[in-house]
Amino acid sequence: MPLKEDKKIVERSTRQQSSILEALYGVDEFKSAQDIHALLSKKKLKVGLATVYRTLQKMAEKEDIDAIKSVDGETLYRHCGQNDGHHHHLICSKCGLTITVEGPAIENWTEKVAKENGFREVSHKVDIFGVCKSCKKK
Amino acid sequence: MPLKEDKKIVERSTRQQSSILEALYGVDEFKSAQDIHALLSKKKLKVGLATVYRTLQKMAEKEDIDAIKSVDGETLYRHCGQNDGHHHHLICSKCGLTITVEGPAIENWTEKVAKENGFREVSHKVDIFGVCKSCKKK
DNA sequence: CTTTTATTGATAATGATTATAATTAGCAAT
DNA sequence: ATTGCTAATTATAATCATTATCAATAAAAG
Repeated sequence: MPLKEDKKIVERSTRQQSSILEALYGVDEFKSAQDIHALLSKKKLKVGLATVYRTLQKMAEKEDIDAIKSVDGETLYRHCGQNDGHHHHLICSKCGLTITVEGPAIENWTEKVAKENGFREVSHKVDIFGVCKSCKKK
Repeated sequence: MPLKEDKKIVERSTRQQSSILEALYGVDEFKSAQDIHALLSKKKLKVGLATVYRTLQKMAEKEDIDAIKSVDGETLYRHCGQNDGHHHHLICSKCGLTITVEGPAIENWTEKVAKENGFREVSHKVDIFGVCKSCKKK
């Protein structure tokens, strides 16, 4: 009896999903669903806007990609090179440059604070916004 | 010639602003602009929705109140008992219970990570979501 | 009281996201 | 290759929070 398969993002694979995946993996920045949709349109790849939203959402749920909320409320997605574990981002608010960082210190701290206060099932997301070196020069 | 005054949130004080302030200070949870507006309406205090948005925004800018974004994209506000400095929140995603915590460890870590990567003008916001003790029992 | 102009508020506009409902298309079985 | 089941897609309308508009109102100063 084979081990139970990982739950798949989707039950059926489609060209649309491939296109979206590919588009997202082609850039190293956080992009919104609208961005990806525009990007695909430019390439003459017709994919419905709703499909882009749905696909990105599902992938984020599955943690195959990272999701953050921009200051103006948009949800942005990005493929994470290292899909091996929990990590955080250092994001340049000028140019969007993103550096992935790990922080055992944070993990321990949040864990401790949560426990001290009787919280369970805690989740946290630490994304640091700032201005990167090259943007500062300008 | 007198010293330049601190920039005030507002140039003129109005009953609307007082009402909004009071309403927010009357609860110990994060509330949206819409929530506050509804709350005021219930008390027969007529304040325009736009005014609630504007006022809360300005107060948040001034850091007289805290602002976070809920998972579903709403901006939520809360008065912070301690207005003396930077702090974070432990928020129950079931009941909204909020505990204010400080984290020197976090401050140091973000500072260090940012510096290592040449980032300046960094800002971070660490809000931990989880389920509080009493909600867990249910 | 009168003037000046910050502030308000009703409402339209915006913009991201979600729901709807009809159509299309995986894919397993025939 | 064809069929059937139903996931997936798509165009479009609907939502919902938030912002812009701009005339009306009311602080604060003179």
